[in-house]
Amino acid sequence: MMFIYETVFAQKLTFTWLQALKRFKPCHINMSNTTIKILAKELNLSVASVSKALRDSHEISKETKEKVLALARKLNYVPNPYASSLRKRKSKTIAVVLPEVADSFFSLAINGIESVAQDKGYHVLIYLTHESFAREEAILNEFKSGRVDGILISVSSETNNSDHITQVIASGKPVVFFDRVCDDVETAKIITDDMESSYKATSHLIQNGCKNIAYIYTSRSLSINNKRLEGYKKALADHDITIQEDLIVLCDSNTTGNYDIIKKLLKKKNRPDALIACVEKLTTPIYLACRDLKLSIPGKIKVISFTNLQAALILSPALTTVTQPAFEMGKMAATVLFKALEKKNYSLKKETVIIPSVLNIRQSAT
Amino acid sequence: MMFIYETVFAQKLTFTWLQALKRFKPCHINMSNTTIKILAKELNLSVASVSKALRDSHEISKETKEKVLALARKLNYVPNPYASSLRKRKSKTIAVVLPEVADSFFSLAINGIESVAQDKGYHVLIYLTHESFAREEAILNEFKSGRVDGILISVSSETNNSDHITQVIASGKPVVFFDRVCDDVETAKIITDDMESSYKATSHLIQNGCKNIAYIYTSRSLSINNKRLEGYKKALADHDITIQEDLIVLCDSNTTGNYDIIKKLLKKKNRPDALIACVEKLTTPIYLACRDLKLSIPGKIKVISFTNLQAALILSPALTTVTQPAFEMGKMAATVLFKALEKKNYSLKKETVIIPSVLNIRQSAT
DNA sequence: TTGAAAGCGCTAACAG
DNA sequence: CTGTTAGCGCTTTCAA
Repeated sequence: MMFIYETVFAQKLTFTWLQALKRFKPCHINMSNTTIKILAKELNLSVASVSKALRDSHEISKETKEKVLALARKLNYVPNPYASSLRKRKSKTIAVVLPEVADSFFSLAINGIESVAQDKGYHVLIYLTHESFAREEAILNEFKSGRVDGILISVSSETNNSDHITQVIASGKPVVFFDRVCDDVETAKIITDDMESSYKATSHLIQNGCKNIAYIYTSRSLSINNKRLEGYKKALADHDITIQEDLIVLCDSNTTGNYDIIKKLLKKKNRPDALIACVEKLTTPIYLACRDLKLSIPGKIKVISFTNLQAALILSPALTTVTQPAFEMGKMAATVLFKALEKKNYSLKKETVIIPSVLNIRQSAT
Repeated sequence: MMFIYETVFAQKLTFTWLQALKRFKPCHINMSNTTIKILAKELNLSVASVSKALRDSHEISKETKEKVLALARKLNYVPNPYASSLRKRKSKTIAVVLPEVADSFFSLAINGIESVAQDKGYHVLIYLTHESFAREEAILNEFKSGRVDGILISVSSETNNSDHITQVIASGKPVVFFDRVCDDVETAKIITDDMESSYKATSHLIQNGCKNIAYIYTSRSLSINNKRLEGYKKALADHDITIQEDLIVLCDSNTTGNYDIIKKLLKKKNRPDALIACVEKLTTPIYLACRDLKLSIPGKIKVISFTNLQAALILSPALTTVTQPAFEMGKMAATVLFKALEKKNYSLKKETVIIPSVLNIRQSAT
């Protein structure tokens, strides 16, 4: 027959085939899940032996192991993780605490984290603070229980006190910071070279003739912002350019207001001839404000953003970015956490890993 | 003194202040967490009474409740979730299974899901399939245990068999699909109007004079792709345009190859005068290929993408998009799941919610 | 209003 | 090699 390649029919064929399959291989799943006890009774063994057989213990004969495994498969046995967690006092799960996820940095970081967690057979709980300190505290407080074995965190922009974190560490849970760290907490930190990359970005603008470089940021307390600000200031100083405090502008985390703030900045009498956005989400309002004020990029004003957006390549004009090693940072953070989880007495105190960012020079700052 | 406003010094002052604070409010946290037993012993009560007091049971006197709560706070008691899960046979956690997270749709959806989960006091486990069916199967299989109370899933692009999902449902766990569904599974589905929005997008191109409209997609088995394809075909048919099968191009999920595939498409003798990308990640290779082939958008070729990228506004030229209600879909999916979790005997079978997408017409298709 | 006891499902000593 | 026993921390009858 000819029509079997036609999409709709092909689909229909697949479905009937599936249904036929099911008739021969009926669903054995029962609402009440199989437990070790059931397996034990069925095989006339003790629960202990079954438990050991399932974990492939050396003190169980090959034959019983096979019998157990066979029945387990047949009855679709899946161990109850909470019973085992309760007993073993470890949960095989880690928590990832993030300000938000609608940001390419954090998305990529999650990918990195999840990839190593899946490798290690760990589960990943995700918590979003939405940049709220109160939520962060509430979330962290929960971790004093045994819900997770370790925590990966990038703090909220409101966070300027770290008691909630030191408390969790004191309760015996390893904590690894990534990207947004608390400087005063002694634990592993996976960061990028914020100061240096900001210095490079600023210097690049200066070398391309900019004198009035504005720096736009979103949080006074975030250490990464301060380090980037420091790099910016140092670059200006090193090139004998006076720092103009009114060109260092705080935006809010709320996106809608930023357009107006930036527009106002661009209407100043000492109008900046360059902008450095230290956060991804400032990019869109910047481009829009420049367009609406008919300030051509890079002609009238040059722009550099800290962002991991792939679309930077196809913006109008292509955006010069400081790209953070997001995936690698996530991966490294998880790797370091697992080191602490697997090796006893492994100290995270001195672990600080710096993975450099990359300055991608494109049209917007040329 | 004048220097207290200088950043570095201000920071140092903060630190010593914090340290001073700690000296007065020392950390009471002990490595061995407080349990109900400890509280009971300390107060000369039974564990049962303490448990009830903590859950604010009516059968406990006001005074004992207060005593218990006071001590619990003092000793920083946090209940062990796994003990309670084991006993109550519910975990207060849900699973979110996604193909990936580096896509603005899924990022936004997670935000929606997490916001309602946090409201309900639930925890969110995240799992990425990386578009692999085998991983999806392995992940779903785990859910037959009590690890989660319910599942939210957007299937991988490889998924063309749904046994792993029906098995989980058969094991008693509610499952809600969002966006990428399995049509043959009878459970709640939160989707958007893929067919209609694709129809609208295609019609828009036709109305703007396009005759050779190419459709680019990434998976043959995904129902959303098929529905979008259907909308595309229907629009062509309704406008008496012949469907050219060689303008319907399958890309791979791997990003690097797509640039070449698109370039090849754009070099055909019947070169398309418009492209519809049914996946966000195809946008960048399309723009790059057009740029490199000196095909101006929208002059020589018009482009529409299915994407939630905010940066669509500032691309060169601004991108016409079909924007899915990502946040709302995530939120709705979670809401429906919690309905099933909270109400007994609530059937998900008939729950299908369609939230329409929006066609944002911009320069790239004008 | 409080307490004793049983047990969720699994693991880990320790015996046999 | 296999089984017995004793919990992990919490909830929930049922009895006092």
